Amino acid sequence: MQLLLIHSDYIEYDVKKSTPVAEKIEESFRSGRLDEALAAFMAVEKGDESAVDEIISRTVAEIRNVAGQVKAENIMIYPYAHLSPNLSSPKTAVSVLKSVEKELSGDFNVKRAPFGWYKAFRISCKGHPLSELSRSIVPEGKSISSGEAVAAEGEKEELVSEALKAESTARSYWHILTPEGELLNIDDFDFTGHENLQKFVNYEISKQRAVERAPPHVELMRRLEIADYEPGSDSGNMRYYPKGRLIKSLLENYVLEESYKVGAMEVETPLMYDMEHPSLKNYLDRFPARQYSIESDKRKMFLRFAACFGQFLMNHDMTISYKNLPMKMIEMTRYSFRREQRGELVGLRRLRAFTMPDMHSLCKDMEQAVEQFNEQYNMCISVLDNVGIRVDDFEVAVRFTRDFYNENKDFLTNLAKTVKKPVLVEMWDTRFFYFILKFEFNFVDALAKASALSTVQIDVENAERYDISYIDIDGTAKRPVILHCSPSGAIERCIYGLLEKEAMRTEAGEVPILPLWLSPTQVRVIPISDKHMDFAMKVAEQLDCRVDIDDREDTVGKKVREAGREWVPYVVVLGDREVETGRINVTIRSESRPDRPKKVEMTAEELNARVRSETTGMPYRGLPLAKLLSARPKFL
RNA sequence: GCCUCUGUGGCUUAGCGGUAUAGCGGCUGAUUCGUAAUCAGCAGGUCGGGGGUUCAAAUCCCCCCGGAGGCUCCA
Repeated sequence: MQLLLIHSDYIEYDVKKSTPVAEKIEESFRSGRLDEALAAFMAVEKGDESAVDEIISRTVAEIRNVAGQVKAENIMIYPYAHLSPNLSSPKTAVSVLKSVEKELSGDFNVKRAPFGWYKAFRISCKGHPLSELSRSIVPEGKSISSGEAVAAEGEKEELVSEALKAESTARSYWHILTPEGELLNIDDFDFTGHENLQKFVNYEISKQRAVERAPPHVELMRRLEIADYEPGSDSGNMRYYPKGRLIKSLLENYVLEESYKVGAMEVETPLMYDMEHPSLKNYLDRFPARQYSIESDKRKMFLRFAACFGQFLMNHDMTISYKNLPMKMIEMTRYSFRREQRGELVGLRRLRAFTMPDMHSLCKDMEQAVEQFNEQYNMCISVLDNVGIRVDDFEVAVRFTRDFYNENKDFLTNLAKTVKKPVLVEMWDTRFFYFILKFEFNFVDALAKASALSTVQIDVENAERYDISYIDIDGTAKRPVILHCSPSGAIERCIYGLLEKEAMRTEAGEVPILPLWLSPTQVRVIPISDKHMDFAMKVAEQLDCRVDIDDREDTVGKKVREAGREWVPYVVVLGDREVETGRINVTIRSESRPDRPKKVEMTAEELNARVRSETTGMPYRGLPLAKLLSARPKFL
């Protein structure tokens, strides 16, 4: 218990916003004021939980004592989290605060500010020698708790701790795991030749930030007419223009197709859920995200931040045999909602509404889970590669408990071997989260910031929480182990990755381009003058891909420049020569340098074959805009 | 959420106490053109929103909204 006591002329507060742990309060409780009051700011700590009664009585005694010395008759009990880095559960805190209030109220005029709300307060401190005092009260027989001590306690208690809090109290041991199987301390690892990993490690551990400029993808997403901010919505909710919608749709379909290939069943589940549903309520506390909450009649609902709920609730009602395992389900969540803090939102990197493939695999046991984990690890590599994000473009983080490491060294080393480079390891002594093993592929952007794309987690908690079981060969019901997998990570984040990657390539003197299968225009036909339009139409018809025609009344130079600004992979300029020979002149962007365009003469059929070979196996959709550029509106 | 910076026609932007610059884009006309921007004219702005100071505000002050950076991530 941390106590800060201030003898004041007055203290007053009024509540602003509720936090997820806010206690329910009546209207009269929303603001309060006491004159000539002793204000007791307090934070109930983790270590207090094992000795609640002792803490209450000693706190009461301390306040009583000080109040007596300064001759205060009024006491304001004010919950103040910032006094301690190791907070107790909200439940405990509220009960302690209420008890303290009750104990004191016999002899004093006591008021209590509500717990779990953002509050504005004004205080006028008297400034005499006894007017400001702080006290730290720790249960007898205990030294001040260190992170580790706290962690050990956290393990014992049942589900009261929340993931967000766990993250701050969990003691992490950071290492680098090499493909040779060495587990090195960060300081002992030579990062030469692994500069990107260095950036990632800096970002992840020391939270070093080097930059002050806006991320380059923000300008690109707008200039390429992919996506834009929508001030008419909440921050972090974007609008997608036709080209952006096309790209998203192709990516979404691709990831779904890949999931079908590994046997996943696509489902669709609701966007909003009842806040009071027992399993969900409980799970909310275990997931480090903030929710959007909405009210519908009398019910309080929250918007999903992933597809877990929907699928788990479905799994709960299913009859599942061991013969069905591993059983996979996927949903392309459009959208997943997370009410990230405003300062954390940036372009397409961090959003409040985003599209995420969320796949869950029910596994018989840990052995099968680990096997699946490995398969999905490889699947994720392949998915990102086809999206256009290579192994070289991301860094791997693997997180697990010490026990898991000791029992699965070879398996974990294999993960590093697979990507042929060292990976970052975060190890915990005990498990704080719902998962026991997790990996992420982290894209490191032009500003050395890292964000997670693909991820797989082995979940050992939720089968129990949602009462999901399968019938084993011996006829008994058993809990499956559940894998969470997002093969690509958020779709918007893939686009962010691609744009940031191209921004980096541009800086390195290369020509930026999107993968052909994702390019909104794959071939741009530019007739030199009106009289070549018929021929242009004919050529366009022969091409079996997203072809458009720049029929505007501009000079060839200008049209070529614009095609370049749009990153069009193949540009075909048509004039008298081509009409005569029937062959076409193609500028191949992927093989061009900024000062040296690569131009090749070929037939329409040859270009067709080329496009086909570069896009085989990938989803296709037609042009998202009018074929003739003169018929297209401008989005900005 | 906090701190700092920022917000001028669709876009980029000048002006920073005397009611507004220019380029791109759009429209009209001329030009029919061989690979990074053809020429001319026209239209378009209650300077993010609201309040205040002043004879006078895009310019100074306050509040709100959006954006960027940093910090922070439940009482």
